[in-house]
Amino acid sequence: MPQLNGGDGDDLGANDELIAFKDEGEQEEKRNVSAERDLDDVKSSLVNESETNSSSDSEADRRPKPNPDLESRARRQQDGALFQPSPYVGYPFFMIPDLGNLCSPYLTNGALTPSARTVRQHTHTSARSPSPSLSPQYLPFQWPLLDVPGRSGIRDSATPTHLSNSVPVVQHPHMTHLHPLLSYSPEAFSPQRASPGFSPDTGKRTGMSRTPHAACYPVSPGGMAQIPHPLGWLLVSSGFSSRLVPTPQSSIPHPAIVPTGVKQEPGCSSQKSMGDAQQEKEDEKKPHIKKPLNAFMLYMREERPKVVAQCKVKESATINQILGQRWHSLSKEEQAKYYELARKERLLHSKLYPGWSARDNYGKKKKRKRTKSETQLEGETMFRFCDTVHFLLTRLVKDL
DNA sequence: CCACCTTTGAAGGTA
DNA sequence: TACCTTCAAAGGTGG
Repeated sequence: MPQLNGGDGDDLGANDELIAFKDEGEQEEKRNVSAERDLDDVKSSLVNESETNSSSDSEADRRPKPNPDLESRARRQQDGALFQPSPYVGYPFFMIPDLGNLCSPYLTNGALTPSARTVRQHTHTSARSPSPSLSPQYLPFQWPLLDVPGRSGIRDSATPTHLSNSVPVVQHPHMTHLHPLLSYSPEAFSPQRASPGFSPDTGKRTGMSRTPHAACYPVSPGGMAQIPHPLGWLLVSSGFSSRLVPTPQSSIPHPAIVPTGVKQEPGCSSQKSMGDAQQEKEDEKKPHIKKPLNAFMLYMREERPKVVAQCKVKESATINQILGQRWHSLSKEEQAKYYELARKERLLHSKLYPGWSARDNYGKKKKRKRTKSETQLEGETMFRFCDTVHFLLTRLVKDL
């Protein structure tokens, strides 16, 4: 995406937006004839971002309709009605497609009309996350998708700050003047979360202000960099001027760095030899450098508070489901904004930590991720279970 | 206390 | 090259 790359010559994530969109389009191509047009739209919109305003193809028309199922459930809950589980509760996305007509926020203001993207939205979502994602335990929210057009308006009204002189778009609510990278983890700014690598001798902060205006980053686990201005990251990410990386002087760790002691694989150390144990000790001394946030993660950080406020939901799993749908309902231009932010994140991250690899963080989380087959199996099991329950209930009702 | 849930995307690994 | 796995954030939940 030439415009978005801005010709800054970075070699990271080259055209990743294009790639991402292309993948999406390719998947869709298998399901929907209109996919070809979508893919073309995506490419043209990314290649020719500035022309979108003059496009005859209305943005609203091209937006996918949010999954209506969550809305319908929310409405049922709001109405105080008992939730009637579908026999296909595990696959509600494509089993109850028309409910969106009843309560789609797009229809209320005429901003959107049902389109082929509705089908795409459903198939996409259901394909990616089968039944377990919609277990009834995640019901308690209210009209999670109501604000999509309105939110879009809000977003549009708010200047895309990564392209402006105002505050960057993606920020932690409590860190309003920070580069997105600074917001990796708010806790990282607390003294408790300080990386041992920054003040190895005393563990003290060396008189460094904690104000974000002079936040310092370690260029590498051993060094520090400073971004003196809230928007300095823009300069850094675009050109990474060396004057913005002065002599190491402070102690505010990059939020992407957290103490490594927290995340260690418990079972691994016992199996390792002494040499490995020593190596592990050395590794523990190294700060844990987190992965840069991708576009969706940046979007989530920005939108999560809004969803929490609107839906009165705190469960992140539920919120993420909503945000996932909203993400798909975003226009390509809106998404491109986050892809661009993410690209800058990666660029800055790679310059701050040249030797860092995502592999460095592999195995540092304790959790055991379930395999796709396990998840799929569980989904199929849930499907059969729900089907069986429905069958039994039907028989029971008949018998009664 | 900590893995799990849930989302998308990036990146690494493997066949 | 395609596919799979892991990890980023977040906070409630349950073992």
